[in-house]
Amino acid sequence: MDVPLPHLDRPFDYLVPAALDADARPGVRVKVRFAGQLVDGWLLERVAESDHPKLAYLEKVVSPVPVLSPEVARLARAVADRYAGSLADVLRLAVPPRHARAEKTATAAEAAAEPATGSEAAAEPATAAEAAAEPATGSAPEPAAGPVSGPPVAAVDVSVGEGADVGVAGGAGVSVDPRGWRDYPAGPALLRALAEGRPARAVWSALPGEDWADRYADAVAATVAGGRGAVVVVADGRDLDRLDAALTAVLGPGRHVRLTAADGPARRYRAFLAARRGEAPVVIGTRAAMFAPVERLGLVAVWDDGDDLHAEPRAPYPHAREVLLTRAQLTDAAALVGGYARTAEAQLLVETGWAREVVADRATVRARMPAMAPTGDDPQLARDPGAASARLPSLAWTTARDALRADLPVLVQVPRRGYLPSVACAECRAPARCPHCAGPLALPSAQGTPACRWCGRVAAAYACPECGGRRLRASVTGARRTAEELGRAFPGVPVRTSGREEVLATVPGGAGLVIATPGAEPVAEGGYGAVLLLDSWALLTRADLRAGEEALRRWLAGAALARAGAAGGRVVVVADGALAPVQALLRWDAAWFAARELAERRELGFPPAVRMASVTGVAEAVADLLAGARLPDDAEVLGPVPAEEGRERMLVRVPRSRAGALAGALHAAAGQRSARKAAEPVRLQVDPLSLF
DNA sequence: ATAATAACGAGA
DNA sequence: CTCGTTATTATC
Repeated sequence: MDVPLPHLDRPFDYLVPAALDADARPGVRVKVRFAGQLVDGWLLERVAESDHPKLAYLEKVVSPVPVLSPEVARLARAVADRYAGSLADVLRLAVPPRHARAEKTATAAEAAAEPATGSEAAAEPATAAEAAAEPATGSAPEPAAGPVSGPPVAAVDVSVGEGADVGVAGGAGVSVDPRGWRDYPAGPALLRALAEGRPARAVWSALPGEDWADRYADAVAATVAGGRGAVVVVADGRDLDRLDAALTAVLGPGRHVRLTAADGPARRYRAFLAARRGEAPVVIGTRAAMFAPVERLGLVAVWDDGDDLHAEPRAPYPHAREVLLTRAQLTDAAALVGGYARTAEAQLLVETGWAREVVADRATVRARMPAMAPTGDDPQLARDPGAASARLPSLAWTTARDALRADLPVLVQVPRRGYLPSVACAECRAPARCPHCAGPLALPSAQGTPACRWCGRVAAAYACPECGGRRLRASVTGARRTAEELGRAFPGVPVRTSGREEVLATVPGGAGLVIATPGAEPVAEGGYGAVLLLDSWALLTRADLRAGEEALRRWLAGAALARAGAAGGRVVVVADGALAPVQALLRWDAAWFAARELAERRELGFPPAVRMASVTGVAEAVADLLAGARLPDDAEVLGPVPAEEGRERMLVRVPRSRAGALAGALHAAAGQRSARKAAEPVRLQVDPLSLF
């Protein structure tokens, strides 16, 4: 039933009139009379009889195309259960809005080829179950009950030696070339498992300079060679284009479809239908593709799972990584979670034994790494005229200068505009400059103390050098402005910017400055000679559980584009080298940092070591819901924590083993409220991305 | 929203 | 105890 009310989150039975018998197949959209009005619904199952005494008739089959596959229906139920949401909400995310014209053009070909089966069906009392789906036992990828325990399901061996050959199990003589996966000791075995159709689960830490899209294409190709399909989810359109190109190169055209809302409703629906019909074995896309129908699913993969674009902003707020892992578990598909960085969640998969890590050995990492250096306090600054005019710490400036002299491109990673407001004098509007290095001052938050964006020093007692004013106001400095300033410091060098408005995919190999915001860094032909990471302080001082993880993720993504140290690649991070995320960057050791991060979250009782849910709404509504919820015994209710104006937010924390019970209790409590028509809305979020 | 159903209270 | 009215609850 396509109504989001939690108390109606269950199947309803309807009679199928004879005229609709042929079309009324599981997976079609239907219209039914419900509580007097016509509502949309999904036909989930045809059954012979119903417990319900008086059934109404199905009103209409909206379209005979069974857009909802049984596998996706099951997945959607599991996702709804995991996130304390309704099936209808998940299905809205899983099946794109119907586009009649797209459907028509796609069906025309089929209709010509295969005449419709003239069904002679009678008015049997066959019933259409309207949202059948067993109350799925346990939401899937709970890797284990406790923090660390054995694998619940045999985690398939991706880390045993490479040895031998293929053609043992299901792969029937399929041989795959591991190509770049040879750089990782467990890589070839992973590809072999994929080709043989075994449900290997891997957490992959990509080497610096790695062409991740090529590696994903290899993994997908191995899966396809083994006769199975794959779903790959990436964070944004740029990553999607890159993967698209890599897949076309490896698989040839027509073997995969891309599914992304950015392509517009018609194209999106056409792509969806193509996938549903099994016209291509592979679907790639941004997060909505996590639900894409694929036949004989053999692999689910997500790249850069730390990117917050993987979190769906609509109820019930599922995360692509979690949905895909649930899916892998439900369908016995392999799973690949990869990135230059590693999230605490991925680390948990490794530590519980649910997945195996696929990492290169230290010698290989060292050989591929650019030369890394932190620069914080910089006594050289004042004495170096070049640096002073560039308003950069001198190490950053000399590193950039040297790379440009060697005719190599330089990447400068700066904060997103608006992400961090710069400040100016409230009296005379002169931009506030760091008294020490003349970098721009910025405010981490409305009440925070301004600090320098380049050297990180806090400017507590700022006085405007122009007018002596002591009050500051926020202004905005974007990448473009930064580009102008840096361009002046290196006259004659071409400057390009890549950010929100315009994202560059690639830049040529010669000398040039590239100013990019995190996530928009173009790939340079041959790699960058230097990468400067300037927004360290802004990233690290954010009051967020994931601040360190996020900073490292962005740095690694930028640094991964540099040439290897032996080929002249250098990275300068303007941050204190003693900080853990900086350490992890300098050593290129995302696994170390993730383990540390996870250990810390265990200690503090934060996700993913525990399961958290948040309840947001006006105070009475939140209290009402929590009062009505039969929470697990060991649940802790925390808060309130700040929320939007007039709202309050409470957190509920349970051990991971109680995750299912928590979601169930909250969903049931929301059901009670909606049943008695409580007016004030309450938002439930399981695993909310930010906790404070 | 609307219909069934349960709960309730007044009068037989 | 029954009927009529009103709150409650389910909605195939």
